[in-house]
Amino acid sequence: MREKTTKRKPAARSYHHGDARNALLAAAAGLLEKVGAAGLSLRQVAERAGLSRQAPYNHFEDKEALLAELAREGFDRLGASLSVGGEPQAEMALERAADAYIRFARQAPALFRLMFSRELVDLSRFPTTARTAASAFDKLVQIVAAFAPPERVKELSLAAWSLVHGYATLCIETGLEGEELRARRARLFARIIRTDADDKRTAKLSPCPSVAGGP
Amino acid sequence: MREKTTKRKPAARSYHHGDARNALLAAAAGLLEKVGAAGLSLRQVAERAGLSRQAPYNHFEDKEALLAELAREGFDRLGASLSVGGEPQAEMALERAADAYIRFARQAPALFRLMFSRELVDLSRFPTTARTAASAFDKLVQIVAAFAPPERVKELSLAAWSLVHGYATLCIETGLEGEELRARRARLFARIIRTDADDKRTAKLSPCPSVAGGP
DNA sequence: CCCCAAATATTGACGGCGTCAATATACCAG
DNA sequence: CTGGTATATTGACGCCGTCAATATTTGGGG
Repeated sequence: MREKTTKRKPAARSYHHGDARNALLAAAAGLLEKVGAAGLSLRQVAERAGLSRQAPYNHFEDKEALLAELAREGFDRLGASLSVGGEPQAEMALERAADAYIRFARQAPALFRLMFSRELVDLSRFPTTARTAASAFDKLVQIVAAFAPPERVKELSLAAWSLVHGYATLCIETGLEGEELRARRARLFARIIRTDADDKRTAKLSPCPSVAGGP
Repeated sequence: MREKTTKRKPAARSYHHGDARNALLAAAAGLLEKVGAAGLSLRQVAERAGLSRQAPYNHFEDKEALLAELAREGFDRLGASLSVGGEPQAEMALERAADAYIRFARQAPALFRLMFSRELVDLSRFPTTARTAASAFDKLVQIVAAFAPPERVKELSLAAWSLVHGYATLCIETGLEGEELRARRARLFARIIRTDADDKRTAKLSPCPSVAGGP
């Protein structure tokens, strides 16, 4: 049913106003931070986009598919924010990435939750979103690889990700700390990872296997 | 219409069968891991407890209140698991706490999500649950205080919590790693925190203010 | 140019949800 | 026994996701 004997749409744009899909995504993104991912309803999204109740089903298989697309955009933005600027000194790269990660979660907490909520969107159904997520994580791995001994890159990037993700999550979910501590925490976390990477005692330990493939 | 004029079990406390509240909580806890916190409906809970659809409202103000009570029980169990056994050597305490934390999240992922999901239960509405959560976190602070210099206890316990919480969250939300790596990761995380606590370079830094009150 | 198959859009309907209102029942104090 | 109160049930409302049927728009081939 996808393509037949003839050519398809003139590519870029769609039939009517061509905009429906983007209008729905924009409406959903706007509503998301107001009502939360759980409270977001397709009917509100459609109305806000000026379309009928059933319009989302012309462009997305179901509600979860629309949420998955929002999540994909989120991972795209997050990944981009982790690698801004060159890498003048690998020194600061980790700290800046941590800061960007925390900032992202604070600026769009509902989107951040959505991106990491298996109950709301099961990434095994949406490989494109899953790949975008993996690519964002890979940015972090590269940053760690710039200073860590090769055999410790996996566990150290795992620890770095856990540390920053845990802090961001706890901040938005429990109100743990205020935004004003973001820079300080980013510095602390980066230093913790660096300190462990430089530690001589641990160098000879951990033959440690793999991190195994993500989602 | 259930049964008529005969008497009920006098039971412990309440009037009819006295057990309705606990039956509802048990039913909810059982369903939680099957359908997830978002998918859990009060109507299913009531039916599973053998009660009418409206029964939950006799014992809980609304759905969120029932979820908050489930979360409280969860924080109670989590807190208890963090302080099992004496503290023979503060050496192992952090590693064992990390292991217990990860194990908890893996054994009851839906409950774990619920406990840390502001969208599902807003702890500012439920101070009892909030206090139980704070008490669990305090266990971690005490463990860190056993080996860290006093002026670094706050930031190091914050880092330890973030590290372990982030790892546990990523595991259950993204299928990052399998259960078989739990013990190894707990050791890694404990070592990272200890290494930073022992690091001489960082000792003179960080005049660092407070962590500020939790939720 | 016109008309048609396909893509897109809308309305109706169904079952499930949380929760309010009204009602019925069981318990204990007096 | 009686009355008041805590508990339990049923009915109703509006919102939800989604299926089915229908209407409308579109671009391309006669």
